[in-house]
Amino acid sequence: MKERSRLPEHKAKVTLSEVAKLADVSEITVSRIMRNKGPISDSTREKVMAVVNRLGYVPNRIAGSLASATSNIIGVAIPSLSNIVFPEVLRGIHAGLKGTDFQPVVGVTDYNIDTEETLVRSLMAWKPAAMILAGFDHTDPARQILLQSGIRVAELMDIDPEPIDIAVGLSHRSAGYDSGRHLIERGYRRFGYVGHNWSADKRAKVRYDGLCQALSEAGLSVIAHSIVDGPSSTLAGREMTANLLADKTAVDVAVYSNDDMAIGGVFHCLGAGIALRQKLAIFGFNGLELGDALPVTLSTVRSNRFLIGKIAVEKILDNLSRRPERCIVDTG
Amino acid sequence: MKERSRLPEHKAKVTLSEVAKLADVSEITVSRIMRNKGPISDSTREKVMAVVNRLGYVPNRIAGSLASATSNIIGVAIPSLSNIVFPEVLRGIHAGLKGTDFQPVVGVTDYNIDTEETLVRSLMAWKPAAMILAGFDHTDPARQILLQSGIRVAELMDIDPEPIDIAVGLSHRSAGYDSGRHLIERGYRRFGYVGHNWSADKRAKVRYDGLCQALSEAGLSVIAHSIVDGPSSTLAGREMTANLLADKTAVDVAVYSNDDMAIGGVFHCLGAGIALRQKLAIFGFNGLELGDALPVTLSTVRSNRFLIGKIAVEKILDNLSRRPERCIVDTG
DNA sequence: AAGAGCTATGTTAGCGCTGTCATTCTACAT
DNA sequence: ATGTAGAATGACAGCGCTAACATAGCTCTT
Repeated sequence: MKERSRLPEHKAKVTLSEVAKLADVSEITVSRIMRNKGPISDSTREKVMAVVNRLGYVPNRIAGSLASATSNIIGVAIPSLSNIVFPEVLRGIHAGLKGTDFQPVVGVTDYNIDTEETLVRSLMAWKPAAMILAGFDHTDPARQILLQSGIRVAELMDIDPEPIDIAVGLSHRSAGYDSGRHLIERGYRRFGYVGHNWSADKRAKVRYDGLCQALSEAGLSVIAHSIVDGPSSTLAGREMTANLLADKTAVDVAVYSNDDMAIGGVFHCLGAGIALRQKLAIFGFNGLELGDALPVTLSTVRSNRFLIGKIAVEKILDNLSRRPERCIVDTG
Repeated sequence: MKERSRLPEHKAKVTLSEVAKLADVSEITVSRIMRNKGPISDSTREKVMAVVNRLGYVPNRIAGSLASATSNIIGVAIPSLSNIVFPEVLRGIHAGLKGTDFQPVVGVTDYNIDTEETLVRSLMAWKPAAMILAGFDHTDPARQILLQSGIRVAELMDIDPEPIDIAVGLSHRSAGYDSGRHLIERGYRRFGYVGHNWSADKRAKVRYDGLCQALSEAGLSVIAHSIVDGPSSTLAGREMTANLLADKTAVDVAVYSNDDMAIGGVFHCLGAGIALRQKLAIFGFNGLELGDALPVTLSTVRSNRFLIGKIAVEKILDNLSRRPERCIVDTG
């Protein structure tokens, strides 16, 4: 028994040089044909492509990237896939990437900046053409690595702090502030707040702060809170709304930490026969598509996550090498 | 103005050999330390790690993969990110991959098998450790490439046809059939169907076929249809339900192509004051989490997409090299 | 006729790492 | 002493491809 056979010989992998040999041209010619680069006569191209198809040759981009020191990878680090928000951002990213031959490599951080650091390292190891992250909350080493890499780095969702390179999103502080102003103008005075755990979602907190600022400027404040100790969900929104209303403090408007929660609130009112808008106004955040189909239209701030992802990619592709000036896009 | 400076020279990239030189050891030693492989004395390890941290060295996995002919990439080709289904599958995949250092590379096919083929080629070019696809509907070349690659290939969602290697999912035919049986037993007789465009979603059609089979065995049939010419959405579900009920043929149960559509139906009834279950029963497919929070519980088949993704990964990791026997997992 | 300016192809030298096979240096048994 | 196993390290030769620079063979100038 030969111990030596390490390869599953039945399918010897096809390499460039093999194709070249059989087509009786040099390797570089095959390489050029595979990449549509440089001038190639039709006859050679046909001759080579015939061999390529016969052998089922698939170029090895690992070798290619190493040789050319460029990759078509875009690293993406998002906090979660459970929330509807990030799949939509992803969708935007894919939409923006369509037609290019960049490939996103996605990792999930679970809202944990140490996990994010590990992820950033492991993504950077693939020498991506660019990186896309959510938020601004990174470990120092992670920020350092990104800064030094020289590649484009887009930070999404938020535009309040100073970005590493590109920021695409909206100001959560203003979003909160503006919704406060909006509701005050509409005549609401007795504010309730239904929220979820802030430690996992700093942006929700910033929105809340913005809201409070608007209220305090008008001499008002949030008079009742109902905050679930866990992540946001429609179900939690429903329960917390019940909670809020069970309170002795009567409110005439409930502001939610996001639309998931807000929709839960709508469901509660629907179930409990509470007249929306007259008896209680509901105000969400995020613009879930679902809201449009609800029996009653939901007031909300549209965050347009799809656009955030798409614009981020466009900004990146716009100029693949880092520019000195930072770039901030407000999708609000 | 020097046009020549292509490199942002301020950050010469750090390589293994540089670390080796500064730490005064050979490259292979550094390599071994970075990969925790082979015996290394504590003193050398510390010495080297100090340099690694000082320089901010990040190993280049492209070079590593080329040299070792192995990659930690898992190629994932899904039809869409718009539908809530696939993000959840993705979530399952990520969950399964957690703790390993495999990285998923995701591409979207837009339900188009030619796009899928292109995607498969481009993913295979990264010599992934495994591939995960949705469905069984591939072009011949794509199937060929996957078959010959020798890597593990998981096909998700469906288990009716013969897989290339691994199949994880449920039988859509039985799902349709079972829901038919279930509703017949509950005493419903006048079936309406609300659906969306089948050409983009073959599995919805198979479910419908299963339903029809159950009905015809009971001497029944679907007596009214309302099918939107486009993808599924909650809004479409709402409109098509209105449509269905406007028809002269009265139905006592509406079966939906999926839960998105079904929820739209619930909203319509809620809005139009139609008593659910008494006047009209609504039956969906997919088990969206949202359904739980609805004012009225939705009857549905739970497809557990998260599990499908997770199990697929587990099966793959179970044994990284292709086994002769096919593997089919029913998550029904 | 000698060049200039193309197009089409080839030669050479790595990219940054890791597998493989040494080699050196202990420690411990014979 | 002599051997022998193991631990710690190193030398070397690529992995499969591409950038950069030739080199031919043309057609067109002047």
